[in-house]
Amino acid sequence: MTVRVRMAPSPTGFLHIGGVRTFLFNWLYARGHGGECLLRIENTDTSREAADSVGQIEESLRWLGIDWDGEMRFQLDGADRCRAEAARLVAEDKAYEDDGAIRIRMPKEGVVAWDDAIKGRIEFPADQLEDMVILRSDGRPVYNYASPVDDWVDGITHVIRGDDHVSNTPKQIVVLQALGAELPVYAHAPNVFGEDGKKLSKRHGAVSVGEFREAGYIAPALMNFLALLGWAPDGETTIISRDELIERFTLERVGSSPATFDYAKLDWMNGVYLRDLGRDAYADALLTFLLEQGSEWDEARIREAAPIVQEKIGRLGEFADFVGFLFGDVAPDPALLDETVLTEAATRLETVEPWDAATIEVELKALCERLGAKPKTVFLPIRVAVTGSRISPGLYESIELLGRDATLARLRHGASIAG
RNA sequence: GCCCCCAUCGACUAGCGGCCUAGGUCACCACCCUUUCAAGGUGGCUACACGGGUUCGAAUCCCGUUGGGGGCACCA
Repeated sequence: MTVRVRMAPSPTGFLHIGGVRTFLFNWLYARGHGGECLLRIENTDTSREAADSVGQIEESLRWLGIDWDGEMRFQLDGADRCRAEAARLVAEDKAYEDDGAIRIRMPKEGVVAWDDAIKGRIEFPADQLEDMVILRSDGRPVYNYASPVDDWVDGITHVIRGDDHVSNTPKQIVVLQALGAELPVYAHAPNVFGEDGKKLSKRHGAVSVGEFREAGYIAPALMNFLALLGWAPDGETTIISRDELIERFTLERVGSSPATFDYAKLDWMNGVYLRDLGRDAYADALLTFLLEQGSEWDEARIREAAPIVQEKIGRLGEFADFVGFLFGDVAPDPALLDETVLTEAATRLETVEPWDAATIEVELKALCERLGAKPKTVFLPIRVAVTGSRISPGLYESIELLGRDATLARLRHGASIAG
């Protein structure tokens, strides 16, 4: 039997990172089993539909590198089929009319149970289940009816979804049984929480894929991180490629307890991926990112600056903070400047040849000896005067890139405002 | 209130009865390297929620307690 799964977002807003994590599990499972992965928008409730959220969803998935097979579908497209099946259920007395709506008969005794691929066996006492409305009085199918019908029609073999659907499952199983459909394998992945143990939301930090992208996380790092949230191939692996993920992913190894989203670890991991990029690939990624941000900085200049920040930043969004001094004026804090040092530095750098980091280094170190001062006390004012900050890329490289004229100008201006 | 699920370091997790005086990674602390910040290196800090069983032996199995989460709609 060919594996077929589906990713089923609601078009109620931007793609939530927790939802993406379960989509990733679906996708990894399908790709690892030579199966198909469908994308179905659960738009049964049109009132909650947010403008262009479908476009957002597609865009976010594409960016992450999660693809789907066939055309995107919409739950509403199956409404006619839902109505036809409901009529059949009524005819078979498995459902009945109630105030214009159609309700399905739930079993009155025993249990509704299934073997969850992640959580193991789960049983619900049948007396907990009320006869559920499947068709509203206006004829629109309800989610807990439309979803299993679609799964059946689409030939879904594995329903991999969030924990919050566990209590929907018995209802959907009853629907499927009434329909005479074969049951899919259910797998419920635990939720993703914020640091306080509550469902991950805006107040914890970024939650939509778009926000992570805008902050300068790169897709492979985010995918790696997400996959490890609630799943682990073993006790050691932390950095794992997309291909290896596909190869090693199994539902059995998805944990059953909820996971907390650790932003600090994501930062670290993103840095690992960023540093691992080749020089050109890094510059390309940076450039693409900045362009998306609407940056108008010179492309060649960005490429030049890329290598000196690669070891320094963990998110592409930090680029501007680090090398903004190459693209615009700086406003150094006078209290951190030192007139003597800056004047002397300007004098020495005025005639240095050639203008490169190595030579500048030699010159500045010689300056320290001449002033009989520790490198620390000499380099700080220079760094602040030149870059406007006490934190920057390597000083010599920064000076080289800035160029002689601008460097001298900033050194001298710094000396004049030193306090 | 009723039903379901969950429970190992601050975080993600490894562990599926003896290999555990509980391992890895992030975070944190210290030191080293060092022009700042990072990166890198070395070392350190912390965990089996609690109480009963079962067993020669339990983080691992069973029961209970506590704590957390989810659900009980003509929402998805």
